[in-house]
Amino acid sequence: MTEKYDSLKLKNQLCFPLYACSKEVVRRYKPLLEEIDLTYTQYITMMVLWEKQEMNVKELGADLYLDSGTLTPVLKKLESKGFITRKRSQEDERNLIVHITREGAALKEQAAEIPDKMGGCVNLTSEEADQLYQLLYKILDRVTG
Amino acid sequence: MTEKYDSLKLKNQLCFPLYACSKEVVRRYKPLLEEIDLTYTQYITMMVLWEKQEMNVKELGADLYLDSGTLTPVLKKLESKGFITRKRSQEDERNLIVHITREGAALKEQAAEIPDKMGGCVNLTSEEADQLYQLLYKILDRVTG
DNA sequence: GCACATTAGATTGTGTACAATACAATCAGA
DNA sequence: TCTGATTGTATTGTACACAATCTAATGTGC
Repeated sequence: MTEKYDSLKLKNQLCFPLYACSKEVVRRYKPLLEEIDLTYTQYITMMVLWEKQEMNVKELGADLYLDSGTLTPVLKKLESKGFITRKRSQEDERNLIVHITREGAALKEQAAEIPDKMGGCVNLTSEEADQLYQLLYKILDRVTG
Repeated sequence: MTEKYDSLKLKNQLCFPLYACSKEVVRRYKPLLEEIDLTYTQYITMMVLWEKQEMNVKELGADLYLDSGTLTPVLKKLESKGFITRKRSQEDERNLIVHITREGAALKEQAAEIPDKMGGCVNLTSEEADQLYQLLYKILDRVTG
């Protein structure tokens, strides 16, 4: 009973639940992130900088799958909040070095409880979560490779 | 060797690949959708209307996980392109009835090949795709329930 | 050295997302 | 039947996303 237009039904699409799920999960983060004055995009940016205190915009963009058009205003915002500094590199003035500040680093302490709080709101077993993780990265590797 | 801040690493997050994957997949749609003059949001809106020619904004929003703040400009755009009409209901003037036009319905023909073209760009087996689908809807059911 | 290509960020323009608010239409209870 | 609550959509304000373009700095071949 397969019809010509079956693949155009929302229910038969893989991209739609991916899109909807991403939005809904990000929305769940919002109240938790408000407590530390970060948006979701600012949060993942800080996550990268908590691991590596200093990077340029291009490296950040590669890690986050974001371009300068998105990152520039995000980084300016984080700078205005005092969580990072932005400075041109001495060796190559084209590079803008993003460096985490003491306040930015201190934020990690408060952020540490967020992943746990969020984990509870996704009703997957750890096996399912792992499966999902593997599948998503399999797509990401292909799509961006 | 688990450390206090491990869960804050981007690599250990489930939300991040979800977010990144969604964006990258939507981006892959862009060139295909441009051929029929639709954005991704407009495309999923049309998908709903290809199945059910007439609905109000609230029903559309429930299907698409979008609110009126997002849908209103999208629907006005689709109207200006001639793919839908927007009319207040006679019975209850609060309801805005979105109806697909002949041009909008005709677009389905051209859109029919898009899912196939996209399927090839995600390198999952049909079993994996099905697994992913199930996992995403399991989260969606919980998150929105 | 110098023209030309390349590179890294910033800017611009369009289009979402969504919380909060506004507002008109309808409903519901005393 | 009046009044206050509810409902459905629109508007406003903030924050992304990303393509396209711009600009300044650097690299390169000759």
